[in-house]
Amino acid sequence: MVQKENNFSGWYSEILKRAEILDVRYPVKGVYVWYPYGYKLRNLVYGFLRSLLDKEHEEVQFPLFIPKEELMREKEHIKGFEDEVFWVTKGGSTEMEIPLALRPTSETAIYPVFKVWIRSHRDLPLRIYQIVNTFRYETKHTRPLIRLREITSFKEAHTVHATRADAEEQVKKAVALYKSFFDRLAVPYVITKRPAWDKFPGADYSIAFDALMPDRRTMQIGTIHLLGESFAKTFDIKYEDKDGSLKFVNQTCYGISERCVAAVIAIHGDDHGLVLPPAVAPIQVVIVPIVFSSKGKDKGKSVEEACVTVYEELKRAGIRSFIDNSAERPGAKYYRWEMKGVPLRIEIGPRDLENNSCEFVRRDERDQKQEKKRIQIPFSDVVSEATRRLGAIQDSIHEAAKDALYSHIYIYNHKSEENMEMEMEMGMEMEELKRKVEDGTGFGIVSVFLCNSERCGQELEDQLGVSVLGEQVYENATGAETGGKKKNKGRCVVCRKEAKRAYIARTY
RNA sequence: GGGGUUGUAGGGUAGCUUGGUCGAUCCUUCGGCGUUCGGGACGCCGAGACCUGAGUUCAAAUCUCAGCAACCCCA
Repeated sequence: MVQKENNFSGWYSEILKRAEILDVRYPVKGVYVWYPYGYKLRNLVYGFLRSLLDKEHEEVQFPLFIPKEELMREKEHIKGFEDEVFWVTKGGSTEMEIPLALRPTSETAIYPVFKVWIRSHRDLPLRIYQIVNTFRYETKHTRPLIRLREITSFKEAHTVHATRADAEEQVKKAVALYKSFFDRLAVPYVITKRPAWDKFPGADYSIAFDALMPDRRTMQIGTIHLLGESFAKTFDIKYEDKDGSLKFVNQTCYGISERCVAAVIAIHGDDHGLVLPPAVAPIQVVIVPIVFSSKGKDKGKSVEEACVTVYEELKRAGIRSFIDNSAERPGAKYYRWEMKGVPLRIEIGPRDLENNSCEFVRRDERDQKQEKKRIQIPFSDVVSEATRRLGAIQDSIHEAAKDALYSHIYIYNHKSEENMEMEMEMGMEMEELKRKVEDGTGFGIVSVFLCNSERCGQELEDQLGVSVLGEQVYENATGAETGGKKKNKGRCVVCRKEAKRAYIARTY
């Protein structure tokens, strides 16, 4: 097994294969095959996302094809996507009169239909979502689950409101929804408002969730866009208000892709394989019978019976469990299920039967000799103890992941007001910032003062080889930060004008 | 966007510089049989590969070109 610490990208591709998440051997660039185990994980993750959305949204499905004219209607929008659209231009051997785009995202598929659906203020708010595949002709390096030509699991929600205030309210709700989603995955995040030059094409503004990957780059794992009236104007989506006047609707949209699965894998996994949060682990408890033993084969049958009893009890309690009855030796089984990230293992052998107990082993714990701690649990307490420990594992890996994020956020402050001019003259700030964002310094995300201008943003991006994530919003999302005492007023590190704080990081 | 490296059984590799010894190495995997079994068991038997296409040549895994694919670095 490749080590995670120094070779994340090697570790990542190896684990996808060995834990049977994705098969990368499909002979087309940027598209991959979900293995059964990986797909179960995906379905549990998306099942939870669905349950969150279903409270206030309705699931729909729109077509994959988008006619050329519709896709081209929103000028700013298409400018953001035109280089990465796949086109269907032939039906059989006949050239098509109207080329069809494979959706890169579905605004232009959905909004012409919204125009038909929405007539009165009574039709609002309208909130729908779909989980579909989308296509982007990526020319740079594709990466499984992270940069794909076919995104297989794009959850996109689209909402329509009477007023801008309602739409902004929806943005807040979406942020709250995404928070509960990523909290459940035990994936910590920073939430920022993307700089104006980096917003979703056609949006008024974009809010983004970023996670910190083990190589100290951030990965965008969710976005929320306030579209305002721009698409409404393009697609002529109007409603009749109470007073009889016709008004343009206000819209939002927000999306999450299988990058959320990549984040779970990358953030929690270790050198022994996956570590899955119990909430989404396809198998939460694996039971390993120690069937044959020096103590005699006659015990074999009662061991099996004990395993089945435990399994039935766990199952009745709603815990996803599995008995590994295969012919392999116990050690081989331990390695396999550790690779697959099963949170809790229960071993039952003849020795345990004599004590009327079994042994629990947590996936997320290992002592200093890298050996697993075994805990004796009486048969009578199996369900309650398993439930309790699964909860503890969920919390514990979440805390560990939060620590990993917070300890890699560096709050940069000007040394002092007096010396600031001089420091800037000498380029000292840039030098220090460079060190902070580079590999090996221990920091991934740096908070600096940066003004809103695109020029300063680009300048900083070019000099440091980073991206500007944007101003942190919904502050409570990330809790405590380390790395320095935070001043809230300062001057832009590039142009020295008054500026707010912004996060910068190297990104995926 | 620019540059580089690579492609040999399901996975990982040797062979390529200097074309012929390749009827292609080793590990793993897979199938059969037997002995085993509290942290990756062992023995025996068997299965499985030169990315695709064109070219050079008496002869190509090996050299050339193109395509496809993967990885890495820079912007």
